[in-house]
Amino acid sequence: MPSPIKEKADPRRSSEDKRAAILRAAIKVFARKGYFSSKVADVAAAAGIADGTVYLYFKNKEDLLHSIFDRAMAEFIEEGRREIESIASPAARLRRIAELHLEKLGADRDLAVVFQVELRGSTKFMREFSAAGFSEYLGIICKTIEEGQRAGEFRGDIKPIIAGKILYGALDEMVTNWILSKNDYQLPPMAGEVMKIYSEGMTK
Amino acid sequence: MPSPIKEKADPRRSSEDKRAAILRAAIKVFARKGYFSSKVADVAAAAGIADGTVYLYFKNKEDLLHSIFDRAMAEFIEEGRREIESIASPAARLRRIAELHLEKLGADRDLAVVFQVELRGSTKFMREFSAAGFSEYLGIICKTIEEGQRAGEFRGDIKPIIAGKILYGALDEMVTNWILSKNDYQLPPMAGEVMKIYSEGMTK
Amino acid sequence: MPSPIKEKADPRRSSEDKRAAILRAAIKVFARKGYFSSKVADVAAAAGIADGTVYLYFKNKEDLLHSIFDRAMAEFIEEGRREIESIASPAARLRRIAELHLEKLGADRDLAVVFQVELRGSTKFMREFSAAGFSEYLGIICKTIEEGQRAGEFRGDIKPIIAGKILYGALDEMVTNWILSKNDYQLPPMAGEVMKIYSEGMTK
Amino acid sequence: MPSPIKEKADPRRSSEDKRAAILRAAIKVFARKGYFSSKVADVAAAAGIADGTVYLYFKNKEDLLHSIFDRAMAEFIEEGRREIESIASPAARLRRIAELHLEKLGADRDLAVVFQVELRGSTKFMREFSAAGFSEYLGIICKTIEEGQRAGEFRGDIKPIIAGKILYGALDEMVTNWILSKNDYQLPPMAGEVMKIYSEGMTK
DNA sequence: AATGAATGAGCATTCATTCAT
DNA sequence: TATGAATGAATGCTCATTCAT
Repeated sequence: MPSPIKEKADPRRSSEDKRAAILRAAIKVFARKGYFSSKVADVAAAAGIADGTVYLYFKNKEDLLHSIFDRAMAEFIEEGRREIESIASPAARLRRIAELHLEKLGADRDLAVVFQVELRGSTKFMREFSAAGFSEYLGIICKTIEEGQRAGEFRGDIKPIIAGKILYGALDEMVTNWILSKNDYQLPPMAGEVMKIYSEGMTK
Repeated sequence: MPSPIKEKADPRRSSEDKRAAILRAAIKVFARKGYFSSKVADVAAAAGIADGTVYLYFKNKEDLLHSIFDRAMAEFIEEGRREIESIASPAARLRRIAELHLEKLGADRDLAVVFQVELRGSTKFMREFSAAGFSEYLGIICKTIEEGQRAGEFRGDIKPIIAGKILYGALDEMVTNWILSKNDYQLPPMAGEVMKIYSEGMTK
Repeated sequence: MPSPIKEKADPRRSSEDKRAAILRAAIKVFARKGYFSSKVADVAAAAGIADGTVYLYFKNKEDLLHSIFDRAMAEFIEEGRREIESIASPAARLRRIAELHLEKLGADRDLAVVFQVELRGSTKFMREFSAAGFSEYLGIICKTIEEGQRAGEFRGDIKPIIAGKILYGALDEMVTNWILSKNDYQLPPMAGEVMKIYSEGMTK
Repeated sequence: MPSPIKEKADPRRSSEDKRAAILRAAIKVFARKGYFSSKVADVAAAAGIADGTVYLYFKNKEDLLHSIFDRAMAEFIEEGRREIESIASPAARLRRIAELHLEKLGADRDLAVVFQVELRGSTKFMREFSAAGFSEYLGIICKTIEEGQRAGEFRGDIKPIIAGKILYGALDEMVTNWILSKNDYQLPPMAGEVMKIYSEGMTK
């Protein structure tokens, strides 16, 4: 049994902690000032470290943005898979995905801003993100739709890839509207609203 | 018969022409290099004018982006209203809006890139756009949905504003996917795909 | 006959003037603070222009150093050739080259410092300079020695390329010692001292 | 019989070894990347130690360069004096000095690069080096020339200090050319070539 | 003695904008 | 109107050096 006294002695723990702290600071700063307007010095200050220290944990400013996406997406996908595997019905699984999507981003407004706004500021990013975790996420949605079609829960005259994009697009718009909205309402409940139309459109 | 020699004599026409030319150049440049990576000098070069001349027609670089949006949005909305007013059924009107949305952006890839990517690079822009033409566009969609509900064509248990966002989000996602896609397919036909699900979900 | 009233209208003249002024400023600054310690801003300030203006005339800081060398070397070689062609005897020509070498650098201490010190701070520069004007200069010396050998003025048992390097090395050392020396003496007379030994060694 | 186990026990020996190892690493790194482009971390890595350890043996980066010069110069001068004292004729002594100069640097290309290129990158260094070992070295050459003049081996109408610089300059140029040359030839034989001219010029 | 994580000063370069012509 | 030379503010990143362990 490892001695808790040596807590600081585990370099991995400490290093990961600092990395995470910088990332949290970056999310906050990027969300408030925008990626291009944010200075690396702002992020460092928000994280309570020296400017140069950022570069011990991240290759450059762009790497910060990438890492925010990678980390959040990986977490989200892992969490999503875990939640979903225990749900039998594809239709119910899809509904749960929608809920998780809005719960996750609804729980962290800064992260949502980075996802909805900052990550879309360039085709370069967009392309890379499409290629990366995003397409994996869309893949999970599509697979669920296919299963629903095979199970007879969803109509079979619709291409899963298109149905998937439609759901994603609808949810995405909900999030974007939420972060731009002045009056603050709860985001997660919107999942039900979306599914009210979507599942009806998919069933018949 | 108007003398072609005097063509330049109409200052307004000439001025508007040059303004439009600069805007076209800006759309091209922004779409290819991204707004932040584009230099005002690039736009000037693409328009075949001197750098300083840009400032005779636009307040600054940001004004170029704004003007691209304003102009395209105004055109789109005007065109949309004209097309729609002759269509009796709200359901058919909504379908026509979806078609127009994808036709318009599908016809000008550069403009689509600016709309889907460059205009979203900052919360500042996003907020302003929401406040501007975008909410007017969403308003048209919502109004049509409301009319459809009153006419009994659409189910009444759904809030028009949410149904509107869902449609917009789905269409928006179609456009984004299209511009990021390597294989070039036709965008307008996707309107049918979207409506196949959406109208079913709205009807019942 | 061009009107002198439009003096400023000749952009080439004006542009070349400013380029030369920046180069002069760079020589001064580099000589006093050293190339690596000099800031581009220092050069700009010394030239009485804004920092950014330097980049309208030179690619970057390194280009300043290159240009100093290129320009001075081209001037020197051209001047040298002109002076030499009217001298019949190869031995006298060689003597004149030695004199010119020390006259040129002895007339501009800052330029001499840049040549003797700053230009040698990296193998990269050294290699490039060797490949460039420097080898042309050495070529002129060697050719003169060869002609002297053919004319029977110089002994024939010595490789011209080596004899050339020896002369160049001796002169170069005179210049280096001169710029490092605190007590200021005249550099040009050293040419005679060098030739007193060198020509004796070459003759016999 | 000294126990090899206790080898590390002699702190002076061990300490000097490490100092020497760092210096060797610095010579290699500086020669390949140039002094200004080399990082202290590069030197530490080449020496197989931690970055901070360099500062236990040297004051700072500049001290590394200084120490390379001091150490090599001291070695060279000591070795030179020893070799020379047993040679009777000043002319032969001078010849031996020239040979040693090229043998020493010709045996360690990296050291030669540092001496010919990196040590000359700033007037500050140059001045300090002049004041230090370099002038001592030149002093030995001059003294030998004086002795040659008194012995009637060398002509008396030449200032020893100038004759010394000429010889040094010629040898120096040989070394510089050698390190910049792509085709690798032997440097020491060039001593003979130099002396073929020089001694003839000095004798008469 | 040795480590290496953290520091933070320092700087070349870009580019939106201006304005004299 | 149009030009384009000149401006100068603004910033990401490096790396020599320190110091707690």
